[in-house]
Amino acid sequence: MKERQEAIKRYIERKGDVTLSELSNAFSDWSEMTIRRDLEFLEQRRFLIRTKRGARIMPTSYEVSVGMYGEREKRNCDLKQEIATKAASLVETDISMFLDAGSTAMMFARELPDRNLIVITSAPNIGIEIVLKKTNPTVILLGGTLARKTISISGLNVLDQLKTLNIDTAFMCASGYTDATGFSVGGQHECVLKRAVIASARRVIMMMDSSKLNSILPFTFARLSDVDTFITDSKAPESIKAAFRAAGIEVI
Amino acid sequence: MKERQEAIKRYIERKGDVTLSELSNAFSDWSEMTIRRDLEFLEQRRFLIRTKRGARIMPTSYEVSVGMYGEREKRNCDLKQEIATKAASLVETDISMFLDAGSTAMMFARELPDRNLIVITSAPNIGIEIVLKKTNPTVILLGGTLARKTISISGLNVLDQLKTLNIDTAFMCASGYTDATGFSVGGQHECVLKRAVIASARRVIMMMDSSKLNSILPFTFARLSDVDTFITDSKAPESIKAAFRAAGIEVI
DNA sequence: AGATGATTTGAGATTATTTCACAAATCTGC
DNA sequence: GCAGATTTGTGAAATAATCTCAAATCATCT
Repeated sequence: MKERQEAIKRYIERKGDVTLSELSNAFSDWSEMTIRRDLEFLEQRRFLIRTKRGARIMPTSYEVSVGMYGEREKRNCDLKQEIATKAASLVETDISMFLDAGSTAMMFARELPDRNLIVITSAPNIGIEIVLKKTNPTVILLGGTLARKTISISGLNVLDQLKTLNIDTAFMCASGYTDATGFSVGGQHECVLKRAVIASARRVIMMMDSSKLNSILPFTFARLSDVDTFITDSKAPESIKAAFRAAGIEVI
Repeated sequence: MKERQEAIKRYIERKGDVTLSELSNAFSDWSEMTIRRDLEFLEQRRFLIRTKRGARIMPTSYEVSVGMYGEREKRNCDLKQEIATKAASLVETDISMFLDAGSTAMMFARELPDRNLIVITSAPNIGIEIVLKKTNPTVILLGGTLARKTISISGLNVLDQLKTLNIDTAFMCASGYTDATGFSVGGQHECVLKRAVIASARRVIMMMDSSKLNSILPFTFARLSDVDTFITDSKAPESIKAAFRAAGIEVI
């Protein structure tokens, strides 16, 4: 990236939102056309978004919540949405629930009914989303080291924190499932946390879109017997749904 | 808000970012002009931002970080920026620092050098900002209940968590200061946390823009003697700076 | 240093988008 | 069912974004 582009980026980061004429005034050594091209360049790299007559800084958490894993995530957005809507209908008032990290969980958070309940989560972006968009739920964030890739908390004492909290229903996400390996994820820390949550929750609800079925990730955190309810989308093959039902799991 | 506007809002919330033609296709009962007006309406209410040929959902944490307390905050943006830049120059590599919640702290987080250091914070939005924009710092988030107004953590065991963490330098924000009352804030929970941090930090750096000098808030969390370094903007009156210096505080 | 090729830049023309003004349609309260 | 207020749609005017291409700049090699 060029020096000018860095400078424009910094300028916009400070101002928050600028017009093109303001920019071309501030950077009068270059033409409007050049600045326009730089904005396009910076937009492609997700540093900002261009608005009608200028640009605005790319707000941080949006990317995390919706586009974090790139286009693949966006493509399955409809599936996740379907799952999120179904899951939201299972939320009871006045309970304490755990909400996992992940983009499905974020969509679920958006669909969460605005009622009295306690949401415990390891994903600060999801906690913020809830606290800003809803007025009634209480959000409890676990503390610890914030992982860059997953925007979720892990650390030596998350397990201790969980011990002091009672979880009624746990809404969990998985990145992979096969009959042989069970539900798996890519990170070891996540795996440990998920296991602890599942062990302490009265009811475990697993949310997973059909694109993740039949894939294996390094760390298994749950078996079929750990799960009470399974929520997936309409594209999931009937065979898997039937197998889950046969294992005594409610499939929605 | 009308039903159509709610529907448009929901549609955009799900899609993330849409074009006007896409919207006018989805809401074909109304003309493009009407939808355009609805977008304008929704933009004013901060639900979305309009882009070149459409609109995009208003990303959650952006509001918190920049416009949270409304226009008043934006007006002092330059002052806070000045403070943030000064504060960033004081950051040492390979130390453990505490970073307070608040909009000045958020701007500081943006200016934070991308080096090896440990940032402990009670503000999840600030933690996310750092983790997404920088590659080197390690972020440790305190756990507990997430407060709606301040987007900061409080709770019974934050003090216990602090006991397990060693803080070298604490970068603190205050909402008010007078000679008689010391540094004060509006919330009781914040106050308790700030006190604990100040008690355990080797060096306390107070950041405060001049607009907050000579105002009093309910809870005092620090006196002059607790502070090692005071960072303010160029509009701060010399008399106060001189008084601070007389008290043995480094004023920047 | 000078030639060569690649990249970057700026001005104007072109195209697309947004705004504006006003008339038609719809809604509201009586 | 009527009068006033609000909302909506249409097309013209204004505004902004994109495209094209030639000039300028930069980098590389001899």
